[in-house]
This record gives sequence, C-alpha cells and structure tokens, in this order.
Amino acid sequence: MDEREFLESYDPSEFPPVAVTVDVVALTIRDGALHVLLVERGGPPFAGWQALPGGFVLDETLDAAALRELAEETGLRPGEGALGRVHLEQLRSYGDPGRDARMRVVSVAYLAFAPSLPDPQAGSDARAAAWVPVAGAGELAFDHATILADGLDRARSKLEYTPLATTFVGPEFTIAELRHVYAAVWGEDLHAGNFHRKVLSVPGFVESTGETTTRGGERGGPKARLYRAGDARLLHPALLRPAREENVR
Amino acid sequence: MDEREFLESYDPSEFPPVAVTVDVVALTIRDGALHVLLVERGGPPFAGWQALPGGFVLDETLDAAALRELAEETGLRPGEGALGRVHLEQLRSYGDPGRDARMRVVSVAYLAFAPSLPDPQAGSDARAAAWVPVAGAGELAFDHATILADGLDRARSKLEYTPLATTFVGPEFTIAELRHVYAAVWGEDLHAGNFHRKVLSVPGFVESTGETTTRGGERGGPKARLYRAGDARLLHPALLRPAREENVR
DNA sequence: TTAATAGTGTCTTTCAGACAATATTAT
DNA sequence: ATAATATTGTCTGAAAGACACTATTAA
Repeated sequence: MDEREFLESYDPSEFPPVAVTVDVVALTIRDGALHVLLVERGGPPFAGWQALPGGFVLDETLDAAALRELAEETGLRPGEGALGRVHLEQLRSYGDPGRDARMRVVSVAYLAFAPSLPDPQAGSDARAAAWVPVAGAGELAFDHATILADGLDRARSKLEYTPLATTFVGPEFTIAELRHVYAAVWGEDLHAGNFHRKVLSVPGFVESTGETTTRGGERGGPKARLYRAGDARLLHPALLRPAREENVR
Repeated sequence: MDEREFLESYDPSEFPPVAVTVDVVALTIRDGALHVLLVERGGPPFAGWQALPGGFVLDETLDAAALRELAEETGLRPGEGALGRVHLEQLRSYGDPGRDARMRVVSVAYLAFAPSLPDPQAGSDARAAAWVPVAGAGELAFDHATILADGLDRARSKLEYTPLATTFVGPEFTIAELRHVYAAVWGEDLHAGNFHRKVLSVPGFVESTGETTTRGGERGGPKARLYRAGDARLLHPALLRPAREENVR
C-alpha cells in the first residue's frame, strides 16, 4: 500500500480527479438579526441559486484560502479594517460523492464571525453577494444548507464556552449589545439583569473602558458603560443555554 | 469566477493536482492507559517512522473512507463485532502546502473511540500497526503529531459533554471502569465517591442492568453493579474538568 | 411625566467538591 | 484480620435563574 502510494505520487493523473474548495459560513448581526453572507451563482449547476461564498484552494493554506474568499466576496482587504477583526475557524469538511455533479469535490468549510460589515460591492471579483437574514434564507445550492446548519450549531455552541460574541460587535460595546448578540444567535431573549451580572462575573470576558455611551437608548434609559473584549479564551464558568429536551433524546 | 469554475470542471487536469486522504486518530484504553493506533511507514518519505493510519479517499464518503482505513489497519471488518461499537467522527482537515513533500495533500482527519481491541494482525493489507501508549509515542511522520494533539484535545473535551466515555468500555461496565476511562483520557485521577454520584445523577448517561460483577476487585472490595450506556446524546449537566489557568491566559 | 433601560440586590435551587462513613470482598 | 473498594451521606461554597428594586435618560 505504501509502495503504491509512493509510485502513484509520481503520476498525479493516476488519481481520480478531486477538487478541493473552501466554503465560508460568514455570520454577522444586522438590526438585531443574524445574517449570513450568500452569493448568487452565475452558472450551472444551480445557476441563479444562492450559495455560500467559496472557491478553489490555490497554493496557500486552507485558512488563507478561506480568508481570501471572504475578502473577495465582501470586497474588503484581508487583515485590514473591519476584516482584521473577523474571527475565522475551520468548521468541517464535506466530501460526499455526488455533492457536485461535475466532479468529486471535497469542500473544507469555514465559519466566520464578523462585526457589522458594509454591503458587498458588486465589483471586480465580487459576484452578487449580500447579507441575508438566516431565518429568511431559502434553499441553497449543493449541500450548503447542511453546511450552514452545521455552522449555526457551532456558532451557538461557541458562544457558550468562548468570548467570541465580542467578535460580532465593535471594539467597544455595552453589555446590552453583547446580550443582543446572544439573543440573535441563540434565537431566544435573555434576562437582562442576570446576563449583566453573569458577564461581569466571568474573569477576562470583558474589561471596562471607564467610558459610557454619550446618550441612553433610543427609547430612554440611562447611559451604558462601555467595555472591550478581555483576554479570556474560554469562559469559566460558561454561559450555558438552558438544557433542551431534544438533546437528551 | 463562476464561469471559470464551470469551464475548468470539464478539464480536471487544469487543476493543480491535489490528493485527498483520511487519517485516523484511533484511541483505546489498555491497562488503564490511553493508546493510539500507529503504523510504521514502509516507504519514503518518513520511511520507518510512525504515522497515523490513513490513505486515499476512493469513490466513497469521507466517513466510509475513515472506517475502511480503520478496518484495514486493525484487521477487523467494519460494522462487525468490536468495530461495530466504535465511535467515529470527523476531527478536522489539514492542508498546508508542503505538509507532504511529494504533492499537495489535503487530509481529512478522523477521531475514533474504541473499546479494547485485539492487537492488529500483520496480514494482507495491515502494515506494522500497533496500539502505542499516547504518552510514549515518539515523533510522528508529516504533521501527524499535530493531528494527534488535536484529537486528544477533542477527546478530552468530548468526555465532558457527551457520554462517549462508554464507547471505550464493553457493553456492560461498572462505574469504576468508566471512571478509569476519564482518568486515562484526562490524565488525572477522579474522586471515586463524587464521580459515582455524578454519573448516576445525569439523566440517560448510564442505566442499570440489575446485575453485578461476579467477583470483587483484584485486591478486594465488594462486587460492583453493572451498567450499560443510556440514551443521552449530551450530558446535562456536564462532567467538567477543573478549570485550568492555562485556558484563560 | 412616562416609559424604557442599566445596573444591583436577594432568594431559592442546583450542583461541584471535600470529606466521612459503612458495607462488602479478595487475600 | 487486613486492606481495598463500592456506595452512600453530609456539608460548604459556587453558580444559575427568578424576581424585585433603584437610578437614569429620551421623548
């Protein structure tokens, strides 16, 4: 087996042709609702369908390919401005035979958490890309609905154990803004008072800037204190969602 | 971009040749210590080095490829006997350019939890495969040390939130056997009394068989009650490791 | 003034962990 | 008998969640 591997390595055309792509589940919060970045496919298969942004992996790491695709679709430059604060992590890979009718395609999916970004500019490389409310996303091309669902699961879970909710907001934020992130991702409202005390009690989750907002809420209320992300990488103790019966089975 | 994708799809040789493989981090408990299945490489590169079992993905799902490789290396048949109780899940993918000097290789790594399996038979397809104590594993070929480390991290974490510790033991087991699984994977002893009460308090983790062991421990002690895995898919509340300061940073 | 919101206080219940105690069994 | 182990009991402190309360601000 090893010898065969070795010999085959000298003639790549011996392999069944496999393409490796990256697909990105990029999430952000807009108007209090969770949005995902989708592109409209120009050509077959699934022409005109919505799909996750993605493309072939070039001579680069998988992480770099994902970041490049995200930058291309948003029209932003990697590592610059708002894109510099994007959290990007590998989700999982999808490689069922037949998931792309043209040929065997193994896709490495990535999950991105972004603060509110400008609308993608229909430009050079950018196809018709847009932030779409997750709740209103229709059918997706290929197996992208599955990938999106897996990404949402991962995102919901990550908010429990990590401080990544802060990557959805600006560099300075209020506790209420953070709570709205949790509410949008988890799809359920959280008790303001308990959430407030909980966030401040977790070491390294947030740290105070000493400043407050310049004015209260739109419909009244006191000025809120501002915080920035702390140095914690994991939340101890975690912010657990209420246990649902579906999980136990 | 989409047009180029479409056109390229008709001429696979246009792609830079990429090979897709699966590598399996198969873990089991032997003599109270965590072991990983390793093979000795026969040919270059890394001839004579130890490596994770793996190979090319054929016309099959990624999961099927991982199960096939595991079956080949252990000499067991997939879905049969002990292999039928193996837990197999995708870990993550590794695709840095240069991780294999011969060509671009993207590897989809899998994590397997197995009850104690017989020693692999050096047979037809099986190379020199063996269960090696994780603590005593030396350097590994390619980036397999990284993959193993990621697999161990995942395994340690999975024991916290899922009942997968039961996949390391037989269909019937004592609470003490389960505790030894946790001790071996986490690398720390657990308080017997507290662990016992905790396991029984989590709904669906284990269920009693009504039987007991036929004799006590080797060095004395009462007979222990026997349990089988329950129907829980997640542990609520979870069995958390003590929080370590390294996590917060 | 009114309504909304930020932030704090309090109480109950659950749970983790330390520790003790008892019963059972191999040697 | 002795030592080891299974199992249960008790206590303390941390933490989650329900709820109430005060202070502040926009309209």
